[in-house]
Amino acid sequence: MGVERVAFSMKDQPVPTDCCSCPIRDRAVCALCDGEELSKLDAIKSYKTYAPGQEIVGAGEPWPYVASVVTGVVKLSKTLSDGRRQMVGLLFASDFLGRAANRPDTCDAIAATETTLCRFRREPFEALMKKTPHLEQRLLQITQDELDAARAQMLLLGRKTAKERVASFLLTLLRRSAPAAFTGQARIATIPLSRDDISDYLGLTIETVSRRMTELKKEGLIELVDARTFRVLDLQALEDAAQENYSE
Amino acid sequence: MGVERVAFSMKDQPVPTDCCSCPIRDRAVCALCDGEELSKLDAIKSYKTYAPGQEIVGAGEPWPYVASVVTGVVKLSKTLSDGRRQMVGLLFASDFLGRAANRPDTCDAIAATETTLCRFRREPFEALMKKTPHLEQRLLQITQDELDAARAQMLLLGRKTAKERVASFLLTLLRRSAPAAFTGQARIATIPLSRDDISDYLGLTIETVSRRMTELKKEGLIELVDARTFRVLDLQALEDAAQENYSE
DNA sequence: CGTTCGGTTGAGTAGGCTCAAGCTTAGTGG
DNA sequence: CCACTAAGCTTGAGCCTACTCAACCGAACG
Repeated sequence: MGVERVAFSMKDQPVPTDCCSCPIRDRAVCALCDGEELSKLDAIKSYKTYAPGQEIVGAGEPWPYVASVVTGVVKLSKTLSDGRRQMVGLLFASDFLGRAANRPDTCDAIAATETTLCRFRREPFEALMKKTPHLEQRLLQITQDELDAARAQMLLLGRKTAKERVASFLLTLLRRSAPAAFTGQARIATIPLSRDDISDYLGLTIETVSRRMTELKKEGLIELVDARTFRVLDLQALEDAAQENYSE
Repeated sequence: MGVERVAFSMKDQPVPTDCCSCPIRDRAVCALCDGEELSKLDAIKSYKTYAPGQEIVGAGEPWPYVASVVTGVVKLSKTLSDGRRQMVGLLFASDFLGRAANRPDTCDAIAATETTLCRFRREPFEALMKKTPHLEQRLLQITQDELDAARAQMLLLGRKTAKERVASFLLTLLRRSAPAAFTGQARIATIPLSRDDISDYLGLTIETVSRRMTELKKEGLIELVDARTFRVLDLQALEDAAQENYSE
């Protein structure tokens, strides 16, 4: 898995990025901020890169930051005392990590891929938020979007079959990690999660994920380039299989 | 079902409540507002009472309001094209209904019990929110709390057994609809939902809900006063059965 | 060449679903 | 006052989907 490279990327050194050239400038929590507000944020921010599998913050632990995901994918999961796990959120570039309120989150946050965060120290961030409606407005939008996503996932977890869940997951990936591919011809995307992670996300076991993935392949809806890359061959059929054709 | 009484309560006449004597004044979206802000809200608000089972707003429909639940319980549910339903939220007194952004919600909102809403016209509410940080702050807190609740429910739907789901549900009711009963001696609460609604909420069938409820009764954890009222006989055992003992 | 890890495939099991019948309660009308 | 009905709930029997346990495969690595 390239331990050497991983160790290197874990170094806690600032990534040379300023806000103007930031890839998530238009969508992150700072999206509505003007130049002056940005410079105040700049004063309390720091970048940090995490290796795949590295814990960002554990459930219930205090964390003196909030953060935007700049690149990479972050898993949010909950665990029962006997070890059963359920992923309750999957954060992509521009998504926000951490509660503004001081209440500790009851989720683990773990980097799924190599991930760079733009972290803000919590206390000054909260103080700044009170004085900066732009910041609060955008955070409210982001939180509402996450609530929508959580509710869509509740429908999946409560009512969809294994095959529908896997198909839905692939569509989510296509939309979120490669928006261009969704409408374009390519319709190819990488899966930023292991089978283990996928089963945590979908409320299934790795065996069931594997079986249903193979089934979608055999039916000609998708092609598995390798275990971590897929191409959609029949988008309409995949949407049907996912029960995500909101035509009616 | 008392159709006569229902028809009466459905009349669209203002409930004689002013903000000062409002039962949810300290927790609703207006909780942080001062007197002047309240009077601005007062100018755009109207009360409306819904009968049990009455639709407040359908999935995807536009709704020219946002609202606080004053009394009663509101179900938020999603439906697949073949009829499978999943409840994705259960709103009690002081909870907030409707997105501040104009994006239509993809959930039905249906009154579970007789419910009174304090509605604000959407457009002036949004305008007011931009000028009133108190409003936006409180709405952010409320939205984050709902996101937490949604994530807890995702763990339930993805990983808990039927018995654990039912036990968790009863504990939620105890906490949310009768907070006093949770710590006090009574530990008795009414169930504001039919078995059908409960099964929608827990991602189960009504038969499974009924069976597991009976099981909890036979094991002496709860007593069913009637189908809509229960008393907790062994709180510790119920928390264990729900896998909600966060001791470790 | 052996080991390990992530993924796939196979056989058998079990928990929740389906279909069906029975029970309880409230409301209705003779 | 007592059938009769209807709706909500409970109970029972059998089935099916996803889980468990186990073996196997292939690539990466030492």
